[in-house]
Amino acid sequence: MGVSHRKPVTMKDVAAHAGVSAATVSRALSGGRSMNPAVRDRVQAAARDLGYQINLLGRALRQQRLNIVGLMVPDLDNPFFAALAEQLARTLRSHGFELLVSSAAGSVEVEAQGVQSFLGQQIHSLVIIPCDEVESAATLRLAQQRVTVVQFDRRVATVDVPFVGGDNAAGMELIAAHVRATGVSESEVAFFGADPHSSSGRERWEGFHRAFPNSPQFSGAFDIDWGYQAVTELLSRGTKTGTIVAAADVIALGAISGLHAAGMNVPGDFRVVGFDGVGIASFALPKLTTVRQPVEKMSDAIRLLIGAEPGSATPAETLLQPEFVLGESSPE
Amino acid sequence: MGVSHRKPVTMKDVAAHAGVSAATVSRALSGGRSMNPAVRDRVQAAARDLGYQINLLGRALRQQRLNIVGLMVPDLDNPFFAALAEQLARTLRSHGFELLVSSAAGSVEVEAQGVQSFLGQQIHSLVIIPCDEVESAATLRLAQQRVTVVQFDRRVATVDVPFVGGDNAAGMELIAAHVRATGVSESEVAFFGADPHSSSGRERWEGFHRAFPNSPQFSGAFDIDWGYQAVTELLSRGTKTGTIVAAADVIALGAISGLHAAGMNVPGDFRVVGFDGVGIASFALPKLTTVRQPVEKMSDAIRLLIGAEPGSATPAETLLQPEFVLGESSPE
DNA sequence: ATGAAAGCGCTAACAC
DNA sequence: GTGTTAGCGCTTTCAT
Repeated sequence: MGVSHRKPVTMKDVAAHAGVSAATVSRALSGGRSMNPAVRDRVQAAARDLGYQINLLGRALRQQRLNIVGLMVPDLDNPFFAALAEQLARTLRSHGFELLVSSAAGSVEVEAQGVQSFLGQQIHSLVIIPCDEVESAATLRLAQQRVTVVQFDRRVATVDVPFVGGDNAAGMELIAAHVRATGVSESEVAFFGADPHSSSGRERWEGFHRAFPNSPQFSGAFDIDWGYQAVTELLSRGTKTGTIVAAADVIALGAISGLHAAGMNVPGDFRVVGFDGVGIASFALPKLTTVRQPVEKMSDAIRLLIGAEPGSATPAETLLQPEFVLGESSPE
Repeated sequence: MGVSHRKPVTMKDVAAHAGVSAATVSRALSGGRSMNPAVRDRVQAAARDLGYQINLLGRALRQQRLNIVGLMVPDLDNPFFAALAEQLARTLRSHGFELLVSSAAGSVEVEAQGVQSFLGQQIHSLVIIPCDEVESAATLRLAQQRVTVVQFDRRVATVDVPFVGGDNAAGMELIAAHVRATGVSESEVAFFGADPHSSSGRERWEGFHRAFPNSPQFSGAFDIDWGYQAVTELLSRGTKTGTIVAAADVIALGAISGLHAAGMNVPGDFRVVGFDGVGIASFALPKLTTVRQPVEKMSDAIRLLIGAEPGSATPAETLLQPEFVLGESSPE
């Protein structure tokens, strides 16, 4: 093991090998300018012979931009964010962009550092799912001075950066309508909320609260452990039956797991409703009743913002409608 | 909307503002060289005043490398890969590296393109979960000519690139021992295999085959849909009961979902065993019996390889032992 | 301890 | 249609 690395082949090497100038190599390999086909072929052959690979740094330094879009996510362990990343990567790739993903590990400091690094690399634009609707503001402002920025799924309201995401209020209304249709009373519903410092966490909380102002509400994080733990809190109040509305599918999954561990049956004893409907979480058993975020439409909307001319008019907000999905965790 | 972007502040600007040369700015901001503290403070103040952010491309072009590690994964939707990415990002961050993730979307072509792009960006090193144990070879060879490369979780055997991953054979032995201990006969066990063109898919298949050479085996992909579909195939053979060993947790999850849809009970009618034990899939209900891959140890091993001097002796293979986890999908 | 100057690899303006 | 030249932002000799 321990192979030493070959000195990179540069354009100058290819130029010498093909008997032309570096500029001609550049044109032959990437330029769209007209040129002698014979020369072009000779250059391409030389590049192949020598195993030439372009140094994108050189190009980017000269052109003042790299054809790469950066995506900053709070946490890749959350399957909703992972699904967003995968979908966005595919959408952007089909439009000539490459996506690189960085995780903030749930920390605004790491988020800030990652964005700084993206900016330092002269990325074309930045898509960010902000960690915190207050503390991420500085990072967003900084980024916006340098590149096109799009907030995705979560937003910082105090900053003038376009947003693409699902309509959390509408999603909660769909859920509330379903819960009401099942005939449960307000006192029998509980909300397992997520991070209230994120806009999605807060908006879903508010949406629930608007529909069921007197129901118990618990606040935690966007992860499975919190759902499990929240069940413990709920059961310790002596609750033996009811409906649980979770702020995310992962929380719902944890809740179902916790209920199961406590000997409860879903949907027999408790009905559980999730939020997101994307990625592996919604496939758990019993299959989740949830609202599905339109991930493809979200990615398309982002692509439009990214592709737009800087300075051109773009919507400040693209709110997409979720779709109700009836599963088995909350049958009618 | 549509803010136009400020012209970036360069070192020259900072130098002029502080009344020093660009070289001094460089030393004051990043250099470890000794210098007049008063001058250093003045430069740092100037940088702050002007909102200077370093252009990493300029630095990298000069230094011939960027302090970034690239991770190429086959697919971020697979929660095992997402968990690996998240863990590796954390491990590397605590050792001064930054991790950027790119998804191959399951395609060797996209994989090749993504690796090319990483190399073009002069990344410090590349960690790759190869898509295909044959067709990814060229990409690996190419990458190894330029940077330190580590194969992760999956490997291409025909290439001399160090590998870090779980011991799939040992994992399958743990599973086989468990299945045997539950007293099921060979004819009652079925294997839901994954992509046979990946080393992990093949090795788990072989491990199962060694233990149960006469059991039925189905081959598909590393995703939930395949697990669901495989159940259909199994049931169409008239099977009414038995044990299903899946090559991955996501497949097991799909299988459980399919069994459920077909009116079957787990573990009553069918017992299901998974593989990976990491990320959200293993939390599904009924809680999966699986073998857990030691993701943290894997990340540490990778960090050691990446941090090693190029040319120094490093292990060609780091095989880590999975741990049996008894869940509820296959009780004794 | 600091400055001047060269140069990393590439492309775009300009000249021929 | 192709070569020459300049320069993107940074670091690193080499002088001073």
